[in-house]
Amino acid sequence: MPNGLTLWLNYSVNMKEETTHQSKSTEEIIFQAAYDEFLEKGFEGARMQNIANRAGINKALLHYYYRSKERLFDAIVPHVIRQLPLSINTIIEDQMPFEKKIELIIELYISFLQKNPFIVRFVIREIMVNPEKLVNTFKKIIDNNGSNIIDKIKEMIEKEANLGKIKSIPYEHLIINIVSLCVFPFIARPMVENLILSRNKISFEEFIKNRSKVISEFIINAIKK
Amino acid sequence: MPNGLTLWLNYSVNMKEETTHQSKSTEEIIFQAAYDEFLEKGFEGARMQNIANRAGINKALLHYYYRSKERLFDAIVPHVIRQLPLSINTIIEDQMPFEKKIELIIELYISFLQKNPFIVRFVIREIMVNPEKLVNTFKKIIDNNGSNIIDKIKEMIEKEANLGKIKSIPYEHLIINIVSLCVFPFIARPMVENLILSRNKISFEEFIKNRSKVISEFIINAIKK
DNA sequence: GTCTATAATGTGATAGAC
DNA sequence: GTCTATCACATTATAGAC
Repeated sequence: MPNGLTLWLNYSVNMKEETTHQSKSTEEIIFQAAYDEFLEKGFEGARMQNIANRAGINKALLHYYYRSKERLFDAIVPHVIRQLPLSINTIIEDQMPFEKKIELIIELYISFLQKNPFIVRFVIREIMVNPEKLVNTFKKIIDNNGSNIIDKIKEMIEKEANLGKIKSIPYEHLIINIVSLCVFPFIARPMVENLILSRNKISFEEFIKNRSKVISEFIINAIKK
Repeated sequence: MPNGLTLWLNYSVNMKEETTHQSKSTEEIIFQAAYDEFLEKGFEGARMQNIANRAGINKALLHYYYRSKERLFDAIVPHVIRQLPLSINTIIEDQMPFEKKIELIIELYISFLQKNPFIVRFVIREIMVNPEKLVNTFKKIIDNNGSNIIDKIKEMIEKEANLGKIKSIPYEHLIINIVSLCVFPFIARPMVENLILSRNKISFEEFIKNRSKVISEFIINAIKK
């Protein structure tokens, strides 16, 4: 089902710089190795030795470039957060029906989560262990996008409610509902797979293939008048 | 709003044994200390020294009773999982309208999450690091309750759909939707608080006070014909 | 800049006296 | 059963040669 979303996904998801044919600097190699290790294992689980191995160098060089594990981690975090599809302004500001916007946003999220399962796991894990660091990074990134995206969504919802087209629901609940429905199955994937889907021999992939549509309809039905 | 649910909550949530006036055995003291430490910090973050301190004994005794950190952890896990309100049979089998059942289940979950924020954090964190251990424990507990609770819910949903009272929605999606909407805000609490609620100066407590009702209505509207 | 070697500390686990 | 002392190992971080 290819539509205008495809462009979006390519734009939002593949933000990693093109690999040029120039050889990367040592610092960049370390950064990428650390990125991979931290994303997979989190701060606690990551090992400086593993990062050195991934980068094909020795531990001492990590400290030469980044001083400490924590500073290396701090250098990584914003780049992880920026991978998230937070810039949905284009969808929101576009001229399409409210329902279509909801649908596209959900497709975008589900598609992203499918392609980048580690990123959300990372965010959730770290937010449970050390909230301040993550929250501050989030704030900076959200606010730096010019006008705050949450405000945009709020506007969109309240405008539609004022037109009498949807039931009045506190916008903060609606936003959180949308995110919950998209994100939670990926966080709790082992339980979803083994406790619920397994009894019908549905694979997680199949489940997700339908999920985007199911959630869209679920939400639209929940709020439409 | 006190109703029949109150009994339920007291029954399901307060499962810890009564503290008798007999002094606990060393093994029990260790168990409780380990329970607290693991619940708060997870397996990786927990420290045998901290457990010993909490118990007011020394590390060697931990190993005398439980051999290793992992065995101690394994002893704890089922007790943590059993705290979860999985036995909702009474609600499901009761003679009340479908909508009322949904409402009560959600009230039960939200109320539990409010009182036991650490338990779900623990489950989610551990499931992301070492799924097998948690999933197996879940399976045992779910199946041991006699007839499987998931089957009961499936029956309930499909019966209502066959009566033409609700839209047809795959039961696995509906179950996961309900759990997502209840659980996710507690997992992502720091983000909910600092990125969304803060701009309206709503406290998390206020947000949760309304949440039970908001979700119930949201779900009922989403599926009713 | 990059390496080897090693320090400094934390942590799970055990030995052995009482 | 309970304690002190200690081992064995992993891990972050640094010193110093090249």
